[in-house]
Amino acid sequence: MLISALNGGVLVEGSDIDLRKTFDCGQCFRFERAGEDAFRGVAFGRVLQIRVGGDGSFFVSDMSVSEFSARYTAFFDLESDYAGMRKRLASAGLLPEALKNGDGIHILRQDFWETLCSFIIAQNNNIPRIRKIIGAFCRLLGDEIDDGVYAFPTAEKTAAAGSAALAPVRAGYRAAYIAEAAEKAASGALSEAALRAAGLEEATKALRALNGVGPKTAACVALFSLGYGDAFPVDVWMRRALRNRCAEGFSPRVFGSLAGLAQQYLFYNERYFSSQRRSAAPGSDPAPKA
DNA sequence: CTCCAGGGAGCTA
DNA sequence: TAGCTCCATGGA
Repeated sequence: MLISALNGGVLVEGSDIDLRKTFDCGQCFRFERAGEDAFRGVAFGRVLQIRVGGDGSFFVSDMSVSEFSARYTAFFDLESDYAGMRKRLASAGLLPEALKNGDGIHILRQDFWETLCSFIIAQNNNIPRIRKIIGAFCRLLGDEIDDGVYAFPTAEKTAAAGSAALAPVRAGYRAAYIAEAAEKAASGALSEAALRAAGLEEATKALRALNGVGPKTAACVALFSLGYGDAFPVDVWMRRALRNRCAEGFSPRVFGSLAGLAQQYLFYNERYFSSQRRSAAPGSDPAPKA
């Protein structure tokens, strides 16, 4: 993989990441298509305008190589050996069709507070509406970092606003959960560094101490932001996949530290390639019609 | 109208 | 531990 400066932006060549799948496998909610082979989104307080080229290359506008290397190499998880991980998952017996269909998915390393807040919002909700609520939340309390583009609100500002102020976001009963999580994150009672150091089991326990955070949300935060590759979020799609396509007595433990990646493959396969799926995703959905 | 959505809290037995 | 019901909201 090669990262170089080009026309005021950053050109990444020789990566195995498939951005379309990566942005659309349910792990992040703030990236969208911006025309053919282009995406726009916000991560770590920064607008990312991306054009996808051939041969695993993509171009990020208006960014220096040093900024990209400092933050976004990790965000896109560009340095992990996905080919090797896929081999290990295949040997461990992961459903071949899920492995095949999910080729190119990377697990993003997202901001801790944003991930926690986003997956609190996600509970008992569907993906289009999760995106809508998060968008409204960002417009309400986030800094405008470009014309009509808003950063994810900080925990401090969210805590200061309080749950009643979140009403226009239409998050329903989740508003109180958001406000409480914001207070704990802002006050330092909930420390990202401590959670990273604690190990998955203890981190999960600490996250679940928050009102509105159960096993699934805690697993998502652990996997998508804290770097616990062995976390395995189980949601309705995963139950469906486990019921329909996995052997009796299946346990994600067989995938060890790659359980989270296995989960993403199974999720993506079940949601977009299952003939038993209930409905296709909405029109903006960049996923293939299989 | 009912059912569902990348669930979780609170209660019961 | 397992199995309920309810929780705001909006789309199908």
